[in-house]
Amino acid sequence: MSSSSRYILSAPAWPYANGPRHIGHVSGFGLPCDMFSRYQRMAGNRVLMVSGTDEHGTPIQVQADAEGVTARELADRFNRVIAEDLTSLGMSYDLFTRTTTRNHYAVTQELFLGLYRNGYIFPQTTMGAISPSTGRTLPDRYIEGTCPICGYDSARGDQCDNCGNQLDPVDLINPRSRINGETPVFVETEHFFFDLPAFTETLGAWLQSKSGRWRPNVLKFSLNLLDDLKPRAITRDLDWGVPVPLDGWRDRPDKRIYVWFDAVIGYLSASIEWARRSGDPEAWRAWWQDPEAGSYYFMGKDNIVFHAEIWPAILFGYSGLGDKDGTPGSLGPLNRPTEVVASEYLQMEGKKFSSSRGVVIYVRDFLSRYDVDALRYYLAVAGPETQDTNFTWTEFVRRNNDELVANWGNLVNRAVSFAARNIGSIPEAGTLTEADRAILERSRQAFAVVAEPLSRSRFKVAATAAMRVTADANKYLSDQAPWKLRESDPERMRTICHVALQVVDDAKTLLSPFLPRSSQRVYEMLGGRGEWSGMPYIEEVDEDGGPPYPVITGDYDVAARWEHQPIKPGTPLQPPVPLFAKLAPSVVDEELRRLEEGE
RNA sequence: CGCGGGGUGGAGCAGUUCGGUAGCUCGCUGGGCUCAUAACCCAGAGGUCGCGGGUUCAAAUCCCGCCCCCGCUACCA
Repeated sequence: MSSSSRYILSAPAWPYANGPRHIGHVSGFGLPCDMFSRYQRMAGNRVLMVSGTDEHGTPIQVQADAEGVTARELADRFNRVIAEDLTSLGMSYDLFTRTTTRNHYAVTQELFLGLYRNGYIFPQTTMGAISPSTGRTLPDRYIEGTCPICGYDSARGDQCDNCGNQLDPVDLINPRSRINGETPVFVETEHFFFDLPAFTETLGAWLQSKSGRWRPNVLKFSLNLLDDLKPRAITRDLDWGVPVPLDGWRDRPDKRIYVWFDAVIGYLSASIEWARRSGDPEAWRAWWQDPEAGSYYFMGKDNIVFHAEIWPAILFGYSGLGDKDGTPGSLGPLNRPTEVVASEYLQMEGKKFSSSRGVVIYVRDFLSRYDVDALRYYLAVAGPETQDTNFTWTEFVRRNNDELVANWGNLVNRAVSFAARNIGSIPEAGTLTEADRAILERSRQAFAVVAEPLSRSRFKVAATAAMRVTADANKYLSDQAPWKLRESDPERMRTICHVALQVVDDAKTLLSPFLPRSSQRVYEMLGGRGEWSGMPYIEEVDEDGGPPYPVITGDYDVAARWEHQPIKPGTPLQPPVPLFAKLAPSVVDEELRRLEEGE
C-alpha cells in the first residue's frame, strides 16, 4: 500500500426491504457507489463499503399485516432477494448486512444514549394518531380525510393535494386510515425528540465548508433546510424496531426507535460488524476516526435530508460537537460525511417507476436477459447524475450496440483476433513510430484524465473519457492497417499489434470501475491469471449461534491497479469470443410489450 | 404558493462558477477500408443555445421578466 493510501468509507444508502430492486433504485445509490469504490481500490486506497437492508418501520409492518406474515418474516424474505439482486450487479460490498442484527440494535442504542446524555434527545408529549385496531402509530401519510380548508375529500394527513395547504391530521374532517379505513384516534403519547435546531450553527458552518466540492444541487438543498429545523420525533408507537434503551422504556412493547434514526446508524453498525467478522474488532475505527479518512455517501435525492442533515447532526451530537457541546460517547468522536453524493431520479420510458402500475424493470429480470455490464454502462453514461434522466429501451439498445459493442467490444475483437491469427501471441514491439508513441502516450495520460472526474463521482464524464481511448485505438488500427503489411513488412505489423494490444490492455483498466466483468475477460484474453476485478458473493452467517442470515462480502484485494501495466510479449492469444452481445432491434418492441402487459 | 433540477443541431448530453460568435457520444448523407459482432476510418450537411428585454466592444454564459417540463406530496429512490 502506498504512503498516499487513504481510508475511504463508501456508504451506499440502505435499500428498504419491501420488495426486489428495480433499475431505478440501483441507479441512484448502488452502481455509482460501486464505480467509485472500485476506482478508489484500484488507486490504492483502503476502501470499506458497507450497507444492508433497512427493515424496520411502518411500511414493512403494514405490508406484513396485509400478507398475513410477521414483519420479521417479510424482512427475511426481501433481505435475501435484495442481497441476490445486488450481488448479481457486481456491487463490491465488504459487508452488506441488515438492520435487524443484535449488533445494529446495540450500536443504535449506544448512539441514542450518547445523544441523550449530551442533551440532544428529550422526551415530549404530543398528540398522535393511533390505529385503534393495532395500537400503533398511524403516520400522517397513512391518514386521509376531508380538507378543512377547501373541502377536498381525499386530503392526506400532511398536505392537501387539491389546495396545496400544509395540514395537521388532527384538523382533518372525517379522518380515516388509508390502510384499513378505520377512524384513527388521537391520543396523548410520549416520544423522544432529536433536537435538530441545536445543530443549526454547526451544520451551517459544516455545509459552508463543503462549498465547491459537493454537487451544487445537494448543497443548495441542504443549506435551505437549515432555515427551518425543528425537533424531530425519533420514536414511534410500534413494536417493530429498536427498543428505547432507557429505564421505563426498554421493556415497553409499544415504543420503538423511528426507522430513519436507526437506518442511518447502519453505516456505523455495519462497519463494526465488518470489523468483528474480519477478526479485528477495532478495525472500523480507521474509517470513522482517522481525521484523514474520507466518507462518501450515495443515495437518491429524496434521502438528502437524512444524509446531509440528520445523520451529520447525530454524528456531531454523539461526538459532543453541537451547540450544546457535550462529551463524546464511549465509541469516541465520529467522522462526519466528506461528501453526500445524491443522484436525481431515473424515469422509465418517460414515467415514474411504479411497481404497482407495472412501470418497472426489476434488476433480476433485466439481468436474466441482458449483460450486467450493458446496464452498468448505460447507467454510467446516461444515469440521473445531475438531473432526472429517462431510461428507454431504444436508448439502451442503441448505447449497447453503437457504443459498447461497436466501439469497445469491436476494438478488442479486431485487435486480439488479428494478432491471434497472424502471430499467435503478444508480439514484441520493434522501433516505435511517431503514431505509435502518440497513441501510447494518450492512453497513458488517460489514467489521470479519467481519474479526476471518477474521484469526484462524475461518472458520465469519466466513462466517456475512457471510451475515447477505445475510439482513438480504433482509429489507430485503421490508420496503420496492419492487415496490409502481412507480406510486405511483418516486423512493422508486429509492432502495430503490440501497440494496439497495449492500448486495449490500458482501456480495460480504465473501464474496470464501470465494466468489471468484461474487463476481467479482457484481462484473461491477454494472458492475465486469477482475479482482476473482485466480485462479491453471498455468505451465510449468524450472531453467536443466532438465526442465520445472508451477507454480501468479497475479497477485493485483487490484481486491478489504476495504472498502465506493460503487456507481456510471448503470451499466447486465442481468437476471442465477442465481449458483448449485439441486441436485435426487436428487443425494444419485446420489452415495451412486457411493460404494457405489466400495466 | 414555496424549494430544487432542467429547456443547447434528428436523439441523449457537455459547456454556464471566472462572458469572447458552440462541443461530445450517436444518428443522417457521401466516400474509403476489409483485421473486426455490416463492426472500423474519412468528409459533409444540420443549431438565431425556451421566449422577451437589459448590461457589454462581445452573452448559451451576467441582470430583469415570462413560458414550459421534471422532482420534492403517493406501495415506489
